[in-house]
Amino acid sequence: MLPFLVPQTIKPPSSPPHLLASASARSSPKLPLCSLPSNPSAADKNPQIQSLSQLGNLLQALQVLPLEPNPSQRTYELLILSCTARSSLSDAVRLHRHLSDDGSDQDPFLATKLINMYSQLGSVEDARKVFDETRQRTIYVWNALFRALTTAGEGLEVLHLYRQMNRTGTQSDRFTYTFVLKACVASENLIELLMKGKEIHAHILRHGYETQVHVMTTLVDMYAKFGRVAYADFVFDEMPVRNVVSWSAMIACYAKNGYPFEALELFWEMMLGENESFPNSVTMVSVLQACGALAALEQGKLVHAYILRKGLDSILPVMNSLVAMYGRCGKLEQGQRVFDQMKERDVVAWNSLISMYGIHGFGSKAIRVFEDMIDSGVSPSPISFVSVLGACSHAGHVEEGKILFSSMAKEHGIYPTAEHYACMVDLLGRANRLDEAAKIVQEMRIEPGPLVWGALLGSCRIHCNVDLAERASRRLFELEPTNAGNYVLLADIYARANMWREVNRVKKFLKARALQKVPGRSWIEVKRKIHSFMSVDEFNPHKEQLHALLFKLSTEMKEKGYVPQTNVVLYDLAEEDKERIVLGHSEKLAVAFGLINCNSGEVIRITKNLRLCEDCHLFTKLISKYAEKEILVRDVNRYHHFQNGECSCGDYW
DNA sequence: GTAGGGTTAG
Repeated sequence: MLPFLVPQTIKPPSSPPHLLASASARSSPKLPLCSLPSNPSAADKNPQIQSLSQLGNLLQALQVLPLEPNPSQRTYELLILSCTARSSLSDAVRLHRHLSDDGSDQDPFLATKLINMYSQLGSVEDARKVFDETRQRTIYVWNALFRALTTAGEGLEVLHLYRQMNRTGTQSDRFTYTFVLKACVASENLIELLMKGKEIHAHILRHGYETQVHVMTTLVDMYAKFGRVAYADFVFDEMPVRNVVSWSAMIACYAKNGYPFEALELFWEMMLGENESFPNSVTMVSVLQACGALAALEQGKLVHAYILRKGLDSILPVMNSLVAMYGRCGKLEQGQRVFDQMKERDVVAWNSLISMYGIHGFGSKAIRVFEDMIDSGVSPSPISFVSVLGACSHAGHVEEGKILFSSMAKEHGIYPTAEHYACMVDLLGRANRLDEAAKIVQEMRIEPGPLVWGALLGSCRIHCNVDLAERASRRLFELEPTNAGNYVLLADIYARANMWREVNRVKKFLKARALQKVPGRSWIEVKRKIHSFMSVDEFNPHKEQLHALLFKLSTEMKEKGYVPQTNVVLYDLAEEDKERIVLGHSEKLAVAFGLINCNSGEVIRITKNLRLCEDCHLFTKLISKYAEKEILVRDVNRYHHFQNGECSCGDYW
């Protein structure tokens, strides 16, 4: 029996006995130490395993007994692996002492193993000590340290040491490049590290590594994490060899950086183009994300069918993304159905469901799901609270939100982060309890960041509180001097208060710094095709037709009492010009396109990249009544379900 | 002897 080598927590092995019985010590797999106990008969017969048993006992006795006289490299290697498998740092330290005593710690092979061991046991300091004490630093030793430091989030140190390594004349290999590229991402100071990453990119090309698919994929991913989609795109295009991981990295890059349309395009190219890579579960997660971002329900359904056909429906992250996709496409029943069919549900699955109900304004339902989650024995995560507090905010459930917020630390041991405080500020601010919201900011246990001040400024906009808005924006501008959205928000508040001099001052400031607000964009899926609209889009082939229809609708609705909400326009123009501007908003163009192209009875689904403006909201409500159409619009915050002249948000958004 | 892509929110 090997009680020492095999902790109870390690699950029984699935590896066949022949793997364990490998004759060559060097080629034996990593598993055997964990795999031994389930097959005692094999262990009895196998000399290798018998010696493992002795080693186990030996290690157990390390404190009092000496090791065998001259432990071999293989003996030490197995002992190191055993410490890692048992997660015992104290044994690891004792073992390390033995290696130091007989000089084996100077063996670069064992030094590498020691570094890996300490890294996996969570002690990067000890890993570093091993490295510092190793005189013969082979590329394996360097790579092990780079990996350990990157895992511990010490990317800057990796880059510092990488420079040192280059000076000593040690050549990087393909593993080094993947580690140092990852180190660029695993640090804080963004722009400098991007420069460093580009420099390493140049080294890679200079040394002829562009055919190494691991290296190039890591490069794609590094640019993706920096949000440099064009660079990622370029590297991917130039790759001579691609596999499923490279395709997935590029699709994820698009999906995560606001290019969901391109993500879907690449997915179809992967499916239908001439290449030998086929999507797997990881690919599908990003593809579902892209469908959700576009509210592309028909595409999403196709993807769902593919998942079923390929048998990927038992994979938890895939199912979680599927729930989220249906939620974001406005198909609550479908989302709930997928969730109900799941055999196992983790906290992410529950969070997806909570946020699905939350963004649709079903606050009470979201709270109930949150409670069901706890009843089922799943502990909430910080994201669970972001979702459920967001749900309270959208539905105006202030008291429930306050109770949940105070339960975070008390009942669940989760301390509020900036995200949670921002949710509370939003919840109170929206409900016109600005004093309470401001008090939360004042009494926060952490420094209020841009998220929190932004939430406060947003609330000031809803309730037109100029004084508080000026205070919040002052801090916000200090923290995010180049975020044009914040300045636009303040200008909007001034405009609502008819303070045009101040509006112009903010606009001049923006112009002087060449800051531009993100242009409004809307998307609509019609017959599995996605169409995109911008308010200023000279090249849209449907422009004339859509404008004509909108003008006609607007005129008719005015006769029925529609008054255009022109106060959303930040220019001090004649009323007529303001009306023309609001009538050209991207979301109205998408509605008009949907009216022309969707069959009767079909729901119009639109997504927008910004918050819905008051005029588009009112206009769409009226259209839903006069055209007898159900219209779903998801803006950056939540869903609006327009039907028969009403919106599911109850004009509270 | 070591390596690359993914889930929920904002």
